[in-house]
Amino acid sequence: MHIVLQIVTAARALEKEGKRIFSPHGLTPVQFNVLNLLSKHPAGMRASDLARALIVDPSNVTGLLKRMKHEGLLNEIENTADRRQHVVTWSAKGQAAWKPAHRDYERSLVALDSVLTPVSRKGAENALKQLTEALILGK
Amino acid sequence: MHIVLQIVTAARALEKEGKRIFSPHGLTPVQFNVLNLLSKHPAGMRASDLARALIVDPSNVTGLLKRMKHEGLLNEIENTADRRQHVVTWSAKGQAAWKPAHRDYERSLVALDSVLTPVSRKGAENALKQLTEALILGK
DNA sequence: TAAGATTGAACCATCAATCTTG
DNA sequence: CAAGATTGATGGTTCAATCTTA
Repeated sequence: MHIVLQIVTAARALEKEGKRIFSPHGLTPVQFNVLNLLSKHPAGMRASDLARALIVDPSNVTGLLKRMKHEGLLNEIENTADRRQHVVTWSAKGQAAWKPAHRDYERSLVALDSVLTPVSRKGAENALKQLTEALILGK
Repeated sequence: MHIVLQIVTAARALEKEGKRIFSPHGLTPVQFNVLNLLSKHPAGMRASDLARALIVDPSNVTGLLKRMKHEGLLNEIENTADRRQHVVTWSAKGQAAWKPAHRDYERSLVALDSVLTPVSRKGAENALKQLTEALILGK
């Protein structure tokens, strides 16, 4: 199997693993990523900040935040300085969901790491870096 | 960056590259995969065959094939033996779309291969295999 | 009953067009 | 006009429930 297909296959398996880990905590993988980002930005983030960090289209963020606010995972901050900007922070419920999810996530990363030999991991890091840079530069 | 995130990032970049390559041919990446499979199965494939090969839920295939038939990319085969089974083949239009798409796809694989050193590729192959097997066995 | 496929609801993602605010 | 965000259309994905045929 070509390495490109191997990467896509592995990513799909990782995506499923993410769903498996996060769903007991009432989160999707993307929603966990949002909370994870907000855990590092207590003052809040704008929708455009999140779109850039998640590498997704800004139009995507609108619905994502709407659902998460509806679930009570996020709080919206009043922004009197520039009323175009929509700033969100995580709520108490969002923090409560994130904590055990993050614990399981870290645990899973360690477990996955343990199946790799140091040599293969180093090679993979180099190869993935080379490929990703080639794809971005080719754009 | 953790290798798991590197894989997901690389896969997303590859997905975008796939869209870029296939959209001029009027195809999405998944639609190309369907035609690619049908190119190896001239007698046709059942919806459940495709779901298994694409590693996708059967319910997904219904809409996918419906859109492709509507586009004229596929033909439906009458199956008198077992009327539950829905067998499709590629149409002339499907073949015409696949040929240049496949040429561009192969060209892209060669280009991506060329940015990898043999050592890093070998390491990546091993690492991805180790990870994917661990994820599947863990299920 | 079981196999094969479909439907409906929910989520994620993109793009083009639009709206609001600066 | 430009920046930030939203809306609507389209497509991919999953899951649970259902339908049809064997």
